[in-house]
Amino acid sequence: MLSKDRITGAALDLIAAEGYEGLTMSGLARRLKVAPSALYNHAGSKQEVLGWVQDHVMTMVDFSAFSRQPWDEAVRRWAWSYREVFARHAPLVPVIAVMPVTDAAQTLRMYEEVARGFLDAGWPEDRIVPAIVALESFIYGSALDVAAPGDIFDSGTLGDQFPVFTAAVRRAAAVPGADSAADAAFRAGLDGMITGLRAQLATYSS
Amino acid sequence: MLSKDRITGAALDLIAAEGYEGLTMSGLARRLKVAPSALYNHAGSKQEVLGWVQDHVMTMVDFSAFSRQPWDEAVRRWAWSYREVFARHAPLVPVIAVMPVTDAAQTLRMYEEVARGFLDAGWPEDRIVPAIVALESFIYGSALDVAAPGDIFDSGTLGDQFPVFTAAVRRAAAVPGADSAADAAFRAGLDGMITGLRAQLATYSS
DNA sequence: ACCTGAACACCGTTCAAGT
DNA sequence: ACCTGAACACCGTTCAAGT
Repeated sequence: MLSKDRITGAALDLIAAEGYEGLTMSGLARRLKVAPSALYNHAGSKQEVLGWVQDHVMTMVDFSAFSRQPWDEAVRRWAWSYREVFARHAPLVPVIAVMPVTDAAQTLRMYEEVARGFLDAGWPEDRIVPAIVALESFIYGSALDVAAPGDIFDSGTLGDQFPVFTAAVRRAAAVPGADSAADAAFRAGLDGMITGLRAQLATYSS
Repeated sequence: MLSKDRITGAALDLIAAEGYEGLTMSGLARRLKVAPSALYNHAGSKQEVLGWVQDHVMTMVDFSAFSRQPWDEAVRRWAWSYREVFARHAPLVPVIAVMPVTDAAQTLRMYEEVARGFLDAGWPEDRIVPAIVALESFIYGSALDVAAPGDIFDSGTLGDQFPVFTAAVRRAAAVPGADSAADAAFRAGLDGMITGLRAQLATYSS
């Protein structure tokens, strides 16, 4: 017998084995040894299956620091873990943005813990969700960026016309012992955003 | 005769008329009054056509403030414009992240001007690209967020199990005269990031 | 209630044949 | 060099028929 859990499990196996290009309704059915049409007795659409996958992938994000560490350090650890997980599941990013959280129990578990961390750190209740959404937007954008080829900023033959940018690209690549380009950008942006949010928090508590 | 420019123009018309779901190779061919296969004499793939569209869409982003305004104010205006444009072209976001900038002349024009703005503000050459990429990651993630339904954080029947988050969602929605949820998050995150980047800049110039 | 098998209405892309 | 027309190898989804 088919079920939400079996379908989700097979989808995750399939993604691990063949990537998201391999995740088709036929491929899923083959792995479950049923006809493709059988899936539609349990899922309304492929989009719904993707929702189940997304909720499971959320369980891989480590948000445990919120119960043990100061707010800013917890945000930092959570954000790095979050980005790493969704860099490996980049095709889910456009899906998440539109997918309502209703009945996505694992996703809600994470939000609950993160919101509690913000509240305990002194954030005003009405500023918590905007701050979380802002961090997530940065994390999702950065997860997509991880998939970018290393030479994405290569100006090619047009380089001469854009000297300042071309030089900046060269210099960024030449920093000795540096992170990858994506890691350097994520570090810079996350440090920036945490600093900025800390400044906002300070204005609220005064 | 078909050409890159005619195909790009027809693609933009088609997107304006029917959205990105309507942008198919057949639909494009119909609009150009040619057979679908004719397109492949000028574009190697649909992905390449999307690259042309993306480079054109970049011209709609207003980066003019970098030549007239202080760095932080210019970043703010650029980021709002950038997000607004790509909120209307959200399906391009996952495409951009992977698309090399080589031969995307309009995109390079923007980067050149933005990089110059950073350089003039005193940014060290090797920190400019990470800062721009971090801002773009936030902007792209936020552009996807604009498409989210307003009740995306509705916990449904599970609300009781997640009291802190549920309360925070309610409070965020209830702020009188507030921005939309997406705007509030973008404002919070952008203010935060600019504050944070300004702090980084201060450490460099000392 | 759940599954099969066949079908439908699409996709993007290829390629021989024409001009 | 550029275009047509037919075909290919897929998609996700529907639905009558079986159990």
